Amino acid sequence: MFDFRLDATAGAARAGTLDLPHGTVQTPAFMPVGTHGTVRGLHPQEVLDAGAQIILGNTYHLHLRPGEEVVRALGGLHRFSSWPKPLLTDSGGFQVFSLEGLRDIAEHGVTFKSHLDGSMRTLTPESSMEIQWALGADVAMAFDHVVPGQSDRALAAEGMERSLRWLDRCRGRHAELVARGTGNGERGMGNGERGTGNAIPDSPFSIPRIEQTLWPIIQGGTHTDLRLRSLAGTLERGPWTGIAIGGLSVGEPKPVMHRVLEELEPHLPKDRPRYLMGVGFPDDLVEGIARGVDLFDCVAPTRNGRHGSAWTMSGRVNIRKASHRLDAAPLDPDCDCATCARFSRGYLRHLFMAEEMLGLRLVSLHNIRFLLRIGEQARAALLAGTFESWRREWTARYHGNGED
RNA sequence: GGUGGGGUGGCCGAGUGGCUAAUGGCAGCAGACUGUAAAUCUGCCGGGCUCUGCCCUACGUAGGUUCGAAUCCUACCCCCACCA
Repeated sequence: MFDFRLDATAGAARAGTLDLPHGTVQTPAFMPVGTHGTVRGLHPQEVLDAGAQIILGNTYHLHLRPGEEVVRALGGLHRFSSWPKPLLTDSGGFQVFSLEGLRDIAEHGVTFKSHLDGSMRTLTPESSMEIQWALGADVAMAFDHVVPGQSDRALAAEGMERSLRWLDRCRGRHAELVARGTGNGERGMGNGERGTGNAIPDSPFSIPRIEQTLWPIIQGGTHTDLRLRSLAGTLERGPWTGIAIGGLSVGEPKPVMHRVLEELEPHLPKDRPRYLMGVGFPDDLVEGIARGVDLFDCVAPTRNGRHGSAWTMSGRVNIRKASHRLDAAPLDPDCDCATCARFSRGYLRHLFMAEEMLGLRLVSLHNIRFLLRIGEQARAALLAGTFESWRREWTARYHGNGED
């Protein structure tokens, strides 16, 4: 379990296969974000049909609502949300960054003022592990301290060092949870099995056996030495079944992100999946894959989709524009998604103007498929030994059509 | 025919003497969004120019009062409601 093997490489780029309790992930792969246990707007079947192999959930959000005890009582996040494939939960570390102004960071942990009801909530490395354990994802993420991309050396060092200290605590608590196993000591329902559908919330049989691994997160901002120190410190604390790179795409220019990836890549274990957190846009995926990244996640496809912005190989399309009023063409004639298969731009525009929720769903679905397809195409090219030419052609087309 | 209400920028709709090229909303245009406090947010939105300002045109039409009018007065045109 949690094995990773390389299937092909081309320079730094890799195609791999990752075994997780709920299934196999063929990389490179994009992981749609499902913060509240749902990829916003989309039915799990639609996400599956779009080709997703693994999706995310969020510790902070699910802790606030409905509470991890509810998720656990209803069979864990997989069964709760009816997602049969692998799941990864983010630790709440990103909220340390994004909820600036609503949180207070201390060595012990982070105190958040709940954005829901104003109540004070504390997240620590230990509680993040416990929540993620209760949620039951295949992969739990370390609770880290993310700082803005333009942070100076001192702040970046502080976040990086703290993330390492917290990593020790995460690892310690996670190991205890793994050793203890399922809380009730009973045999749970096997992972991936479907429940009877009517298990009562407090039934021991509704509580699944959990098989979960923990991935650490490299920090250090844009500072080369800090990044390398973070990586070295992380590897000392290993072994790990996967390694994440965090704190990128948080305000720094893209070339800087590329540079950091290039500096880290030679030092990353070849036989472990690398996950670039929170990234990204279509070109970020291609650039990341070329620099040795295996896994990505990003809210952009669904958020931008809800905002009416669609990625296409001929540039970005804002579906609300009046110029699409009578447009019978699909969002992207080259796309094989369920939206492009049957809906015109004119209809999609109509849905947005009428504020019909289907519009948000359809464009989100298109964007999700657009990113998943990049992973599939890159993998196919890697296996075929044509990665560099594929990358060149993709980039020329994408950037040649107005995307920068 | 009578009485009352009303005609404001592409549309709806505030504004009843100077601070009004005129609040808002919609539509339109442009932009943002990267481990989701986001089906959200920002800017522009009469025309022209030698563009941190200036000049035109503008609140149904035509006159008038006033230093000054979308705002007050007169006439006319049109719309709505009710009564005949």
